Amino acid sequence: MNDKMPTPCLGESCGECGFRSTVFNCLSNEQLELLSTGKDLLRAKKGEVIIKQGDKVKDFIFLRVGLAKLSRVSSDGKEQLVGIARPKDFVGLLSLFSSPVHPYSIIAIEDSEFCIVEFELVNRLVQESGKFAFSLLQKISQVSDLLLNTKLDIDNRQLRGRIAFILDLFSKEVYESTKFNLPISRKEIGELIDMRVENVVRILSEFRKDKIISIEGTTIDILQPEKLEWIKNHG
Amino acid sequence: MNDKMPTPCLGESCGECGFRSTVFNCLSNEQLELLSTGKDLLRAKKGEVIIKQGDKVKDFIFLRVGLAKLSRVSSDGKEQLVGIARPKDFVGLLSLFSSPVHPYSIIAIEDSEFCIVEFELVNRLVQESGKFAFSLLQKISQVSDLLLNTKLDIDNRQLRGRIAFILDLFSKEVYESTKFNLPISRKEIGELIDMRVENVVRILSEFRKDKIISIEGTTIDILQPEKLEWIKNHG
DNA sequence: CGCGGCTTTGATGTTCATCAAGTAAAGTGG
DNA sequence: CCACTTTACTTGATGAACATCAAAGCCGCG
Repeated sequence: MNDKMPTPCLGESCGECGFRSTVFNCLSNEQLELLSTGKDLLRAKKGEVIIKQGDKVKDFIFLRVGLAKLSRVSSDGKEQLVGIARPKDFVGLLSLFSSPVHPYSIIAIEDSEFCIVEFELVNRLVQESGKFAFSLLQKISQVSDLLLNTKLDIDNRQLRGRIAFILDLFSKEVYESTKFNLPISRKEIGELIDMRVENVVRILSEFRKDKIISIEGTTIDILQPEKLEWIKNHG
Repeated sequence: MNDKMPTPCLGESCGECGFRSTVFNCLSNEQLELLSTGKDLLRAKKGEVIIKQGDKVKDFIFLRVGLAKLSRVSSDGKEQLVGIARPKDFVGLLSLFSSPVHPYSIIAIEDSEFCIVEFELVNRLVQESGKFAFSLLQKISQVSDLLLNTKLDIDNRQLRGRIAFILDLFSKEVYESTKFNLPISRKEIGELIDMRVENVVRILSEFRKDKIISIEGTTIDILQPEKLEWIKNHG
């Protein structure tokens, strides 16, 4: 169950990387060569901090494999999850062009691999290639759009709906399976969808009692997806 | 009090526009000329709908003068304000590169002026000028960052804190004065900071009774900014 | 072993949404 | 211009949803 994808890209040039398609497929061979030499691969174990909130923005960070959380400490000192980053997400993207420091921490919540490219290099490629600039504009918009819309969607649900929402998200968007290991703690779920741990637990138990899901350790199995969907939308 | 700024730009070329500085100052004269002929000026009265949620994205929209709200109808049919756009904001920016349709409606909440440029033209300028692409990346990041962070900030406050937050925002960020006309209804405030009208009213009244603000019609006067600030942060 | 962090359940209290009802303001049609 | 409707605003009362408090079990780790 846990046979993680191997890392085919380590010594590779970016031209050969399977993830090239996302944004970089419009670059010339020459430009790709530049990327290859300028990039850095970072392997992170679950729990490792890649970026700390407040760190200077120096690099372009791309999640190749794994899963990461974006989190911040709010002005009143509470931990708050901004979102979950999936493979092919540009985790540091939001702040890259707008802020000198990272507004969020980036923390691996599964064993992960990040591609790291100097900001200066990316900037140079933007200057050189209009097509690349356009791809980047698209990607940056998509990422921030998704984050904002998810937040808005969560906002107008109450607790049961939020839990259903997040389970549905992990099931469909992240793991593409009705059965998966929850990569984050109950506390973190609470931080992500803005509720207290106790209520996360309570509602998960409730769903278990109602046979909508089963829970074994960190493994969630969604037994009645339709019912969960219903709760997500009307609960 | 209501002598709105006149519209100096109507027949102007974009090169002479006072707002040129924001993103367009890196364009060549030739490119600016292109902008000038391709742009359109739209005057809107308070309440007019500029873009309806679901409209096809065809244009680049820039708020020159006035104030606008971004709103959407959530999946469960409730009205939800995504944010308030101020002059120099690129109100349709988020969706411009990421979605074929506008995810939010754009509605003037004061008499406003919008500059409208065909998307194709903007795209062409991105291809042509790396510097322009870079400016655009910066601006797009700033706008979405601001929207998301504001949402996050509001999320972890309770009602009193939210009202204080929004009053503070209008006072400092929009009108730069402790006295101003609320451009939106109580209902809309509720939609913006996610609470019921009744409670918006109740808490405003409470603030009035506590002499923190005074209310005359739509005019708000913040009498004790420090106290409001305190409530915003700890209330 | 024992400590700290995560989880779970129950009991209690607060915050907020909802319901109800009434006033004021603003538009509509005769 | 006035009755009429509609929309925004306002206050109070009630109950539901949720946070908080308390206590105990679990597990990994030094």
